[in-house]
Amino acid sequence: LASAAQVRSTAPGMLRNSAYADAVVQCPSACSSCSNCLARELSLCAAAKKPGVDRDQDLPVAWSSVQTIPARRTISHPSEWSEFITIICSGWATSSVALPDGRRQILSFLLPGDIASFAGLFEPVSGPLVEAVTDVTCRTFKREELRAVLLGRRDLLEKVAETLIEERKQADELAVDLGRRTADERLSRLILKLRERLAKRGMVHEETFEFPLRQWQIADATGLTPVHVSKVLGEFHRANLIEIKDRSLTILNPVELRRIADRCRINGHLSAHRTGSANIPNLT
Amino acid sequence: LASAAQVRSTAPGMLRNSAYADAVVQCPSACSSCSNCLARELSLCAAAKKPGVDRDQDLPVAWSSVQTIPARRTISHPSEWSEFITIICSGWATSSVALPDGRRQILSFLLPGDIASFAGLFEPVSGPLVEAVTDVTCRTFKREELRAVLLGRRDLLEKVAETLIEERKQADELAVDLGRRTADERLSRLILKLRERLAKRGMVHEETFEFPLRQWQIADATGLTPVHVSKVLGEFHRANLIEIKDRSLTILNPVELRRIADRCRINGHLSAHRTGSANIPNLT
DNA sequence: CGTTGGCTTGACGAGCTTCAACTACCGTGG
DNA sequence: CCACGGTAGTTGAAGCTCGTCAAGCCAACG
Repeated sequence: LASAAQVRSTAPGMLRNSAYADAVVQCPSACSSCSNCLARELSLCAAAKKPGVDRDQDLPVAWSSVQTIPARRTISHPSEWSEFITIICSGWATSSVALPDGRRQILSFLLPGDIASFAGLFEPVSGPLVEAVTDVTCRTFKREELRAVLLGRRDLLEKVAETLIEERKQADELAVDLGRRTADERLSRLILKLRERLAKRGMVHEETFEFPLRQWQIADATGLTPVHVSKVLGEFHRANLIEIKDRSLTILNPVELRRIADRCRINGHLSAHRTGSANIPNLT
Repeated sequence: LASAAQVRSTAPGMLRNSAYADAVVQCPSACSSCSNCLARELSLCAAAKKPGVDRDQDLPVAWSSVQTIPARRTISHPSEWSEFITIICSGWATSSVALPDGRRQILSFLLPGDIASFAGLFEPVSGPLVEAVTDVTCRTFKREELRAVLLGRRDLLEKVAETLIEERKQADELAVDLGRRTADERLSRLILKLRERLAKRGMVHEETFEFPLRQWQIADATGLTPVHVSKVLGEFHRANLIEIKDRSLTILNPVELRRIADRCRINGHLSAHRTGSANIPNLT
């Protein structure tokens, strides 16, 4: 019953409780980061025309609506095969996979301008679970229409391919982090990566930015437990590397944090068991 | 010096030691799995026309050559920004990322018909490191030409997008494996996944298939150490789940192996710390 | 004012790594 | 022919990282 209610509550037209904006292609004024938004890149966002580009006709995307999702609610569920593609306008969300026994892995944090589950555009894959971290406003496009538009225009299509490849690169980096890096490295890298992404959106001021994540969400993103996240973050704090207060994070010592993130164990025992084999063959 | 030699030795036209086939678009007879090959899907492979499709003109891909790479040699290196896209025709290869201190993560095993670093098609990213596991024969296409052809034909383009998305899904699954699964699960899943992929190529007979991987390669793919891989694989063997002999693997007990791969710790403590928060909000 | 969610801390233990020793299996070269 | 070195794999002992469990604190909230 619970899951059925979940699915239903996010289907457009079925919303009981959300602030449903007018169904016109128009950027909500709250959307401060349209400059980075994929919708803008793709010229889908009528309110945010690209300055350099002088196409007078807007793209023929008929159906698009803005809606608001409260914090911690499901935005899209893998079991529902939605006919909509969602773009985050404001707020944070997570894209995750849940195993039947409760373990879960967050694949990425979605920030304003990010698209939720681009994969859904082409294949009827059962996508990841998307959940709101904070209150989220987002725009939905009809999948078939968006797909038709994107496939029809070559410049947009290249943009799509680039986005797809960028996402893949991020996924690969995540795999390296989870497979081969320690807890300290994972956490410092997570913080620095979020800083970079937020900086691109102009959301970092003097090394301080909003940080609405709960520690169990950080744990799910880094493959650790909430307890261990607390301990490592506590160490970071005691070492005056970072400060977390009132849901915002300040990087006090960027240099040292970076050093931890990129640490190479100089006397690296890890490499010992294969250094020989990796280099020699190509010399013959 | 060593790495410079590496890079050079794989650049087409610079090969000193490989069996360089004629530079005609023609599938080498050794390529037993063209039926699964992306080149065939994309109608690039002149020797393997799709049965249902009756296009008489072949695609205008001018430059394509077949070459042979000995086992354990580098096929493409991230530091070289190659102007070629490679497709594996026969043999196994790895796609991996190496950290400066020697740690390394294998992102995927490339089997016959797989493309090496599709990402290179669009963005000048520094791709992953591709290395031959066994002797490998592969075909290379000129990047710019391939790109032009693919972007120009809508049906091919959709195929490309689908491939990109499938790859991404694999990357996500890898992240879940590395972040949230135990050694037993990772190893059993790796074996089963390889079985599936090989089965699609008709390379599995009575649950037996070629398995040329060294244990340190398995370790790099699963985020473990070679020592631990040996121990777990030893357990699998002692439990009569699998048998590895002469570089080929037999799954003796597929049911039990599958059970390990999908194990859900029934009394799942892992889920305790968040079951409450995950479900309740959407009921309000 | 109790409850709930979030965070911290400490004790303990499991899972995996590290190190080392030993076997086996090549292909090479004396 | 055997010695030799390099690669693979196995096994056991010790140790570290991180997970598990439990207790307690605090703030928000009904």
